[in-house]
Amino acid sequence: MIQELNKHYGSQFELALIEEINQVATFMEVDAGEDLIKPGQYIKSMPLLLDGSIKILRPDEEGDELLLYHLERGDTCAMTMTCCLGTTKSEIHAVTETSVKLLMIPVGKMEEWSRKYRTWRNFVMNSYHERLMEMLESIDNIAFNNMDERLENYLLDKVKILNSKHIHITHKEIASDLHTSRVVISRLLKKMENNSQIKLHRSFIEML
Amino acid sequence: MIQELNKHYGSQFELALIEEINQVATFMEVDAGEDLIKPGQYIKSMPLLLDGSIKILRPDEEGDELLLYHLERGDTCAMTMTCCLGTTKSEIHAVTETSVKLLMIPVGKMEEWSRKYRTWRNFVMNSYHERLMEMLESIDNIAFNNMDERLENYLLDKVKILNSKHIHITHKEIASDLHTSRVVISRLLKKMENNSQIKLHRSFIEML
DNA sequence: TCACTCCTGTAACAAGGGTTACATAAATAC
DNA sequence: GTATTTATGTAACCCTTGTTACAGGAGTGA
Repeated sequence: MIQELNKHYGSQFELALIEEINQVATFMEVDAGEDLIKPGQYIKSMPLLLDGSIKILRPDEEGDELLLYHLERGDTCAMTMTCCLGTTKSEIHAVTETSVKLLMIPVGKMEEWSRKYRTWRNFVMNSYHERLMEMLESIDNIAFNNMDERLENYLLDKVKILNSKHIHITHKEIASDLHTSRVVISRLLKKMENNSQIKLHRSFIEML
Repeated sequence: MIQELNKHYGSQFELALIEEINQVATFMEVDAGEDLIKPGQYIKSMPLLLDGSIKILRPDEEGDELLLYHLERGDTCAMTMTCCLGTTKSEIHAVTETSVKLLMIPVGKMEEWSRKYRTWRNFVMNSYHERLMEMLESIDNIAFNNMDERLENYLLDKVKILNSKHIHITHKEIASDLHTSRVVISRLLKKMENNSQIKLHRSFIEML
């Protein structure tokens, strides 16, 4: 575990902090497609992502969802951070996009480390900043772009996260992430195929 | 100034911190409708809002904007906080909605106080949390609501901020904040008037 | 093999909202 | 007072997106 820690956080955390994390953190490995946090749930510990990707979704009143952004290695969940400090319910839904490795930090350490370690303070601040920036990007996408552009961005994002041009996903799943209907996605994907941007297969899309 | 400080922050900051703020902060009074932060601008100090209201806008590529949320007394600008620490350009546009009173804190103090004062750390954390929540609300509004609901929420927000049912604003200004066209807003406002929700006048709207 | 479910393609239609155009009235400038 | 600018009202039109419906193909299980 300490190797993983050093690999992903060694450059930003001092040794003493790495040691402390190593002592109190719990290591977890989770398969792709699992719920990490459900909306309305109380949160007891803070995740540090070592490997893999997590998608953060915002539910609406009808139970549908909208993809906000992805967490990747070295990230943490900003929502969780304050939910830990206060005792607020989670406003979001976190699902593993790939299989992930993560460390769970007990809530109590958050404040203690903030006092002791400058690097921890910076890490927390940076996480918040990055998440705010990702929310902004998300807003840009929703507010300023049409569905075809949103779909394109979505697919490019997938390529980056999965590190592959072969995306195994159904039209229905895409529609759910983009908070629209399956028919709309099928329509736009077909248009992209006609433009030779992608090639469609059953349950998977090949980016060209 | 120390009275204002105690009034708005006395309950959450310890005396020593209030004293320090009093020593280094610059007091400012700004009229309504003034730019506080322009997109792309570098930020040198962090604002603490004592009185009034500030609106935070997100620009698109064409120079149009979208209203994200409002800051009110006791708030600070989360975007600014990290822009201060790093040397990032501002991603947003801040405009005074009413006349405001605020304190400007030199960047250097941020980290120092984070080390020394538990209440400051909490304040900074809370600010980030509140801003994230406001961004979420904003996303809900854009992604899940139609323009008529967005308009209604917008007007209700105005009533709260201005503390008055008389809103002095043109349809064009509303359209700009909601990132749509004037005609759309006029159309929806007329519908609201027909539903006896509002009464329309030249350059001002009366909420019923 | 047969039945059933899931995924995709497509047509037809409706609704929301963005655009253009023009008219009128109030405010402002001269 | 007259000209000009600004704010609003409204109609007509189009595009994007959402909805409903149905068909055919691919996979799955009995």
